[in-house]
Amino acid sequence: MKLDEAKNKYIQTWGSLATSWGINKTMAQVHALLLVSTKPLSAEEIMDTLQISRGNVNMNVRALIDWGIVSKEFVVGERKEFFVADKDIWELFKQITKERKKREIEPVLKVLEDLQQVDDFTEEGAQFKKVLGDLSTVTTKVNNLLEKAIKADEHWLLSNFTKLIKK
Amino acid sequence: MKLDEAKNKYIQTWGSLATSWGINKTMAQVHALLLVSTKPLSAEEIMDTLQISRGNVNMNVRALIDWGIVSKEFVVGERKEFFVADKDIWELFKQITKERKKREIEPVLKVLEDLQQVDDFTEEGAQFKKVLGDLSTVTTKVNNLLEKAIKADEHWLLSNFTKLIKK
DNA sequence: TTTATGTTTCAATAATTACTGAAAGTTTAA
DNA sequence: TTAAACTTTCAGTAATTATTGAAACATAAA
Repeated sequence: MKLDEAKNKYIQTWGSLATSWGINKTMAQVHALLLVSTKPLSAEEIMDTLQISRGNVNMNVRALIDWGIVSKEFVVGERKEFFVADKDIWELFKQITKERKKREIEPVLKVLEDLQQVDDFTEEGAQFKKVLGDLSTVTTKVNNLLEKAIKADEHWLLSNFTKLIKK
Repeated sequence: MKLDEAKNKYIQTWGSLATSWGINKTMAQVHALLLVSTKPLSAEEIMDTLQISRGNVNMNVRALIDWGIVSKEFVVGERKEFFVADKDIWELFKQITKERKKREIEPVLKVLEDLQQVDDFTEEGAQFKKVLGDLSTVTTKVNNLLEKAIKADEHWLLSNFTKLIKK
């Protein structure tokens, strides 16, 4: 397989996988493109490579910057903005985890907490509260675990976890 | 807050959160409804409660059964099928993890493996392979960790992990 | 059998989500 | 200032995804 072919396949596949993760396809493709690029790319180059509009590039690049996995870069003698993806995959993992935790876990905890307010003391009410409590317990644990992962250094996942897994 | 109001709020919220997880809104609502129900529900009862069509109920209930978090139940003297959600939240967590691992992690590993085949020995090729390798490493670790979580008993998450987190 | 009571499928349609492209906005240089 | 180079916004449109509802299918009772 040729390098360009492989890069292309990588970008396309990433995009289609992303949709099954609730992530915008184009956003994933832009990130993939920047990740395998050897140099910073301008909006124009992204437009041309992925065959998408200027507005689309702008919106998705901004989202990637919000996620903290892409940054702007200035090239001497150029007025345009250029973009680069952080090449440190561990950092990428941490940032994505952080974002998904914020979007997927934290709102759940907030809702579960609110719902505990129900003032019903029948058997049915007790059962409902039991379900809420159980959901809270597991969700909190997962949340703490992810928090730890985000704060941890690379060594933690690659070594401590491995030990735990092999135990 | 009244019990019915709380149950309703829970079902609605779950549905809207689900969409940000790439999960079908109705599927999440049906599951939420079954989870807080004190008795098995028929397709008809689900239709009425959530105001959705028969076809929609059928498709989403089937998806939930595929995910292994809902099961059919027969009620004596009734020809209809009834459905119940597994009330064990730890089991729910494991099943969802299993499903998401299959949908989100395993396809990534497969693609990364294929792409390693690229036969390019320039500096640029080396950089590409480095990125692929790094992605594989982190993804494999996460995959192993989830695999362990799925196989583990409740004690593992609630106790071992807590220790690790507090360390 | 036939009928009644269910369940499943799927083409048509609705709802949601993403994308385009042109206009408005911003910044730098002349 | 004004113009040129570039970025951002957003209403309109396209693409995708979810839902309906009616017909086909399945099963049990009469």
